[in-house]
Amino acid sequence: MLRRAANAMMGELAIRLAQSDLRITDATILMLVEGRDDLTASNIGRVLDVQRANMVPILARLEERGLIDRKPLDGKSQAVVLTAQGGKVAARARDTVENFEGELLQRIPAEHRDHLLPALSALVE
Amino acid sequence: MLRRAANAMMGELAIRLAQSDLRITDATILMLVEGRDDLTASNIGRVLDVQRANMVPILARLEERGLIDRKPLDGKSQAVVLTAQGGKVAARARDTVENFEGELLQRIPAEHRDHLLPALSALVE
DNA sequence: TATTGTTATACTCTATAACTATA
DNA sequence: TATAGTTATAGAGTATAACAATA
Repeated sequence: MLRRAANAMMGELAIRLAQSDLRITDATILMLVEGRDDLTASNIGRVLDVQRANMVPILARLEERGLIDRKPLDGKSQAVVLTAQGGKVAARARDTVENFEGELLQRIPAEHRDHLLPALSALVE
Repeated sequence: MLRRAANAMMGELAIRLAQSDLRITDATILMLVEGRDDLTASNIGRVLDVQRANMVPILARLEERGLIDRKPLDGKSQAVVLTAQGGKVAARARDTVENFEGELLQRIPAEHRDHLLPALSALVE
């Protein structure tokens, strides 16, 4: 059920985010760097469970579209930061995701609703 | 959280099933045809959300290992059935999965435990 | 006409190893 | 020594189109 629910929900979310030409990982990255200027590619990869080697094409795509930029932190690290356009897209993505989450919670009978997140959190630890 | 929980749990389950040389999809198929002799490859694919074209290599692998066999249903359809050895492996897989599920539920605080499955079920519908 | 089983193929995602340069 | 960024590559998983044969 966990797998099926996650697959079904991610599928639905993917369709909604596709209207902003974003994949789920893209949207997650944009939302993660929103309002920050100190997160490196390796850093983001660790949070999202994506190997840093696999971050390269993902970030390259976002950079090509003018959504993100790089800001040197020192001689070897660089922060991933949103461009002005990236900020707009990130805000729209956040709206999409939060609306979707709200809808999902509404699908759950009231007596179970508040238990889902705590239960899932306990599993992840 | 839904995605992270599902990924983390499927990862753990994959490690345990690997000790029986099974992937999650393999185990799911074996458990699905356990005690039945009327499920075709297309049939299983629809249940598991796997295109029938992609069922071919999966079933071929299980057949090579002597875990499943084919039983003609009519001139064009054939049922996937367990061999004697397949029955043993299926039973072990079921044990592994059920033990794991029990452990997962134990990780959830008692007050949330009984709400997870109903909440997930509501999401899938 | 629709479905089964199959082949072939392409695309995405992921994992690993290796390399350079810097901390 | 460890880490950042990158390249190259291999393996899964998945999606699509097409075909012959049968329902």
